[in-house]
Amino acid sequence: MLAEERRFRIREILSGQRTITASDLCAALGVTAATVRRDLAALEQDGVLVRSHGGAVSRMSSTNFQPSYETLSHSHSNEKHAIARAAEHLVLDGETVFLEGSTTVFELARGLHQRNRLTVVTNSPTIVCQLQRSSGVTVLCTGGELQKDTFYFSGEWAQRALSEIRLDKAILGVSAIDLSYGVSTANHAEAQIKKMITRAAKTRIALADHSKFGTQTFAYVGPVADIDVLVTDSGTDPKYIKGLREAGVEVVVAACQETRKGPSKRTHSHK
Amino acid sequence: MLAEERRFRIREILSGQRTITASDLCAALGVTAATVRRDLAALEQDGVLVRSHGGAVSRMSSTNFQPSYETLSHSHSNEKHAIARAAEHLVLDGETVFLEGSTTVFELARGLHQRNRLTVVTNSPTIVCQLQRSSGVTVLCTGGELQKDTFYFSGEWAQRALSEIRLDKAILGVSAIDLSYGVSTANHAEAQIKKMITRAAKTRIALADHSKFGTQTFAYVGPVADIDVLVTDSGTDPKYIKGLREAGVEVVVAACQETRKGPSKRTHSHK
DNA sequence: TCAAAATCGATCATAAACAAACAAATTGAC
DNA sequence: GTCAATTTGTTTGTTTATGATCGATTTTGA
Repeated sequence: MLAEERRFRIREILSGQRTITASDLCAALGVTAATVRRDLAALEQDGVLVRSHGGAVSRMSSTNFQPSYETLSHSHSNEKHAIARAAEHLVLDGETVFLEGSTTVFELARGLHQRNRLTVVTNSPTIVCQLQRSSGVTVLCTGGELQKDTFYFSGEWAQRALSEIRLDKAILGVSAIDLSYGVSTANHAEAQIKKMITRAAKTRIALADHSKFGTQTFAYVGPVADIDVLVTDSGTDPKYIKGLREAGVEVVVAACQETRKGPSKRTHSHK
Repeated sequence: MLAEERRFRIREILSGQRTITASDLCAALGVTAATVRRDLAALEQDGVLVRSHGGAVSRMSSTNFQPSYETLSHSHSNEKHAIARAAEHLVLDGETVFLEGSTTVFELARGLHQRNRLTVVTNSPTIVCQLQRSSGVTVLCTGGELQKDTFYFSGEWAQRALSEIRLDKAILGVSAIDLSYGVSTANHAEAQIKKMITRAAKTRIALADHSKFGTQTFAYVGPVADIDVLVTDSGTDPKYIKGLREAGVEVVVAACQETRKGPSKRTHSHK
């Protein structure tokens, strides 16, 4: 195998997963650790990745472009993983779905990598980057002006794009949900986009971990009855689930199987 | 077998697979390694491929969905760095500029991080992610359908967005430039977008490293006279620079300060 | 904190691939 | 036919890529 080809492979691997260990690369590429180290050094010089003891972290991967304020590493990451995995099954091959930018939906997007004949529309550059290497997924982006606080597109271009499409399913992250007040969000532009997505989709799927329940924020989006399916984690108070079901919402409770036992199971995050 | 036919066979092989080893070519063509090397050198000169120790990597954007060598690799990264740095000075605070997705332009975008009162419009999700943390830069994205080979947006949404704006400057990557044929690109959709950007901008700035000169590809974009400023590296044949200037193009030659002198090229980056 | 294990950087040896110079074969013009 | 130009193969020394080795450094777990 050519050296260039080998480095291509490393890039490919890194575009799928954010980090890679040197020993894994040895096995995957069939070369010794010395060669892997040389490759990683070269790729680091090219700005593709950042080396760290035992492996490397991608710099090009979309994971890197994630919003910093709500890094998914800490806040309810297990719950979000579980929710994303459960919601993933609601997306079927051949469908056209909207993915709205939020950390949970981003988790979900990662799981759609291998799909076939799937069309994804999104207003999140992060999700576009996440799916840009997936050959079986057609990716459309609304465009618009990038909101610096939420990292997704809104504005006239986004709204007009949304006004021109009809979707099988829309998957929305929810930042606040209350049985009586309904769904709300902190940002006015975001609320407007959410409303338009809601109108454009046949089936509306909302993702909300347990911490979002019983809260209200500034900008009103719509009543809970607008939601067709809500996916949440097992930590949600049953009274909310009951209330939602009474309002006609199908509620999916994702089992949070992976209990965090070791305080630091994650290896290469030494910084 | 004629030399021309042999080289055509190499092109054929490379359109099917991304890489080829020199020894495989020896066997396939029934010639010695010296001849194969000569062929590869000629084809590299023509911009068809990039040689690598033991073989070569295709530079053509392949027919299948796989991204081309150019989009993934940082080949000629020194030259591209120099070009990006030089072009950066052409962008002034307060302006509205279009950044078209290409590896060189991506380098440039990285340098705009600290700017103030700058408005950037782009059709590249990578550039959006690159600038999404820059508080002084307003980012707009055309949206559209993501092209899986080039990683940027095209299609109706992108075209309509471009038809509605006027820009101070447009910065475009050039994949092939020839004095008589003009600028061309491998992808039809891309050519269309480039044409629209050209129309929307008051000043058109093209970035092209030396390997792009004297080449032609499938889709025609426009004559060289459409370019206002062209930034290239010092490896470009002076005859091209002269020809461009005669056509009324302002040519900026970026000094590639980091000369690869010692035997330690990219390996042994002992800091 | 210490000690064991893993990983790293540097160096060297080797084999493969390289460039360059030269020789042989081929081609085309006269 | 001869001669020059081109192309291809061969030879030669040089460069490059890779794997092995050896301390040095870092991580990990107690």
